[in-house]
Amino acid sequence: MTETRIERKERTRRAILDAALELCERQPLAALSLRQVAKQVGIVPTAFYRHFESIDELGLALVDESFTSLRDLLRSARTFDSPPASDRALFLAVVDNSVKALVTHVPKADRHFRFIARERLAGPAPVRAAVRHQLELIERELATDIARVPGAGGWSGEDLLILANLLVNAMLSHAEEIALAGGREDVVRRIEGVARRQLHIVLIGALSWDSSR
Amino acid sequence: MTETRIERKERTRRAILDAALELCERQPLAALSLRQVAKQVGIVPTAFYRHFESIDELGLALVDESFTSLRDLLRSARTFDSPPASDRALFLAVVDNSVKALVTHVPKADRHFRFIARERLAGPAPVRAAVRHQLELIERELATDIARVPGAGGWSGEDLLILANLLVNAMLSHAEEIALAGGREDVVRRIEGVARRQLHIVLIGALSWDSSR
DNA sequence: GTTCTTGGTGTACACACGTACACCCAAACT
DNA sequence: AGTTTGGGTGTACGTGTGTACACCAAGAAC
Repeated sequence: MTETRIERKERTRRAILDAALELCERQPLAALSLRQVAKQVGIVPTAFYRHFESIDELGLALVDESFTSLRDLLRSARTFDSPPASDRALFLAVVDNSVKALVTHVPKADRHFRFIARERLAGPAPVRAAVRHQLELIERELATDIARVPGAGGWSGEDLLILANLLVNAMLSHAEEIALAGGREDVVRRIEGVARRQLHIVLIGALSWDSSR
Repeated sequence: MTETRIERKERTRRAILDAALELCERQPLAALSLRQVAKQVGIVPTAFYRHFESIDELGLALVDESFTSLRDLLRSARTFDSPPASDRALFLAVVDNSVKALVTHVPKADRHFRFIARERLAGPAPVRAAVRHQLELIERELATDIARVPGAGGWSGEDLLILANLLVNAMLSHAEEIALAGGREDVVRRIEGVARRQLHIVLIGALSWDSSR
């Protein structure tokens, strides 16, 4: 039954992260007190310092953890069961895949998504910066992804980033709504429909873009 | 020099709202203390209660005030200097008008926009509800606006709302970025370009939507 | 001119906060 | 086996917090 020291440390570190994530459901990170977290975990306040130097640092750890969830989502959105034959089929498959990934992954990591949504603009400055940086990385990745799609040849790098920004913003807002839906099936399905149609509209517009300048 | 009682009351009420708005630049509303606000205003803590029952109620007042700014922006976006002749001209005029309204109005009321951006998802529950409600109203208004545009005949009411949601989300995120830019001209101009191109893409996609189902 | 009303004051309390410090004890190292 | 290391404890402090209460002074109502 003897537990190695690093195991024990990792266990209470996890407990702190979980406690903070749960407490953040009711209040922003900036309003979170070290003592609240310690009480929730079941340790004495000063023990907190054995793991994090401050609440801000805790927040940065939570951002990292949350974006791991998001990357999982994005990876599965890029994975196709069967490679689509035609360009049009690829198109529809991309839309379908992305939206499906959204509605299956977000509810599984809803606390993380709610955390990001909350702290993206309201968190302490270092946390805000970290979130912003991660989102920019995602936009860039999406832009290079789009560049490989047939029909995107005439697009400039800047235009690709602008399109990626539009898509990430839209999907992020849907992810927020799904995370806030608390798993209610009907709400999630409605959002799924909205997301699909919006993706359609944007991609159709994007396809006839460079011819319309 | 005698000041009427309601004048005086209104003056310190304003001072409280301003103080809260300024303090909220550095921390979310939920982390704001009654005493901080009182100190900033220059009154004793208990005097706060003469104007608001709680910080939450103060927040609701700030939401009201902030959305007054937003409505101003939207009204001017709907106003045309000269009525466009062709459908295509109307189109371009709408895009141009909206984006211009964005970049001229947001910097003037940037504290309000930052407040909304922060508290929309991180604020106390009543504040979040109020912001959400106001945004829904705006989406509905935009949907009925779009319905009047020639070429939107084949759109169902639900599709109009979905399109409006896409547009409001995109413009909101640009408003947030402008408000966070702190008035730096080059940043604002870059965002202006992004907003314009995104609007173009979406509207082009929307135009060829019902033929593509 | 007297009384009423009310925005603002000052004192006082119980509580939560971050953090410093001395301590404990079991795993880890030698 | 003896020593070191480090996660967790308990006490103690000054400070900030929300709010109750009695009070004041000047505009409003009579």
